[in-house]
Amino acid sequence: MARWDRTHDALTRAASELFAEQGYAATGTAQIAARAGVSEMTLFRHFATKESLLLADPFDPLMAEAVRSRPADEQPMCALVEGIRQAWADTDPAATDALRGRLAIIAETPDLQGAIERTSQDSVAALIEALSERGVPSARARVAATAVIAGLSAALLDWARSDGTALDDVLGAALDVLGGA
Amino acid sequence: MARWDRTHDALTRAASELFAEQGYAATGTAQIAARAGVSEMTLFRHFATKESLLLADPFDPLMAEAVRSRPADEQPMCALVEGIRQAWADTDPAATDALRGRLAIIAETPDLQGAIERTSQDSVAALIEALSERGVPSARARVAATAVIAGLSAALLDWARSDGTALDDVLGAALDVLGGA
DNA sequence: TCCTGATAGTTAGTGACTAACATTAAGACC
DNA sequence: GGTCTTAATGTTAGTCACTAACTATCAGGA
Repeated sequence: MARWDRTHDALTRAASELFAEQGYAATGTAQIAARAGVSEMTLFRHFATKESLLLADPFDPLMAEAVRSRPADEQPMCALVEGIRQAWADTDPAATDALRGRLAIIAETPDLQGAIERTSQDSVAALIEALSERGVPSARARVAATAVIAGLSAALLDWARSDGTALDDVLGAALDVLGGA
Repeated sequence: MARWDRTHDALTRAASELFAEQGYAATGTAQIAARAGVSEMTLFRHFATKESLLLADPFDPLMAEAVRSRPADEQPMCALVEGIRQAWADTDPAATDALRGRLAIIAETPDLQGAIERTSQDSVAALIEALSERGVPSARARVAATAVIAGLSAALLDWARSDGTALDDVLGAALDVLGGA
């Protein structure tokens, strides 16, 4: 592992720890850099914003892939919903714990309202691209992809706030609603 | 008009002018306050953020009202879409010019990505409330309302970027897509 | 006219983020 | 192993949105 990756990881770890210990707002970028054993400047060379220390767009190519493989006669919202549904089914459930932790921080931090949408722009773009290949005009594709991602984000935040609900159930219900049920 | 309202208007006017003249990012809050003939502190007493100088949540009660009056057997997304469609039809087309100007500024300012969603939380809450009264569980209501507002925001931004397209057409198409067409 | 609360000013600060430039350390090549 | 290049980091000094605590002033009713 090269130097860049080592500092990158050190920063990510330091940030997660501090956010969990004292909350997002109460944690300063200087403090994060200090715990990572690095200058604040270096922190901002690795992460454009404090936000991005918490949220990296996973940019799941599986979602766009699944959307592409939906039957050609499905309408945009339906193709998105069903594609995402099946992409998520193929995802391993190990990562959900870490996800939940980060979402909980977002849920309780007013500054981070809309943070998921902001960092999901790559995913949105990928979904738009996938819809475009199905012949959906770009304006419509953008509306559908933006709406679905926003709806899913809301569902994820609800899940992080709730206790004990299964992620699959929450996502399933959200996708049902978005699909018109 | 009381003193508060006079200052408030002066600030709004100063901000619009400066944003239009030099762009959002290039305009400082101190500059806005100066043009309004007021201290910077006063600006922040009237507007919580620089953003809110540009975007006030119109919080249209008509939308929620129209959603409430949809047939009881309609699914959440459908009730929202059709309710909003008819609420918008009742809106006078005079305000669209000003709207377009503000949206254009948002569209060309990276800092303002997600600004509409952020300032539409009152509208989202009103829509959730309206859906709840129809018996929709709050988690589902939140997903649907968030998605629809996000989709509409995307459509509005597209409209502001485009030239000459009619707002009605853009919104109609967006609502069609969101409704599953 | 005076008094009281609403409104505004002042000062000093915090914290995220940037620019410009100097410095060190890592990996390739001889 | 030593040298060389460049990726990576450090340092310093700033900008700008926004806040806190406190003081001053204005408007409008008694």
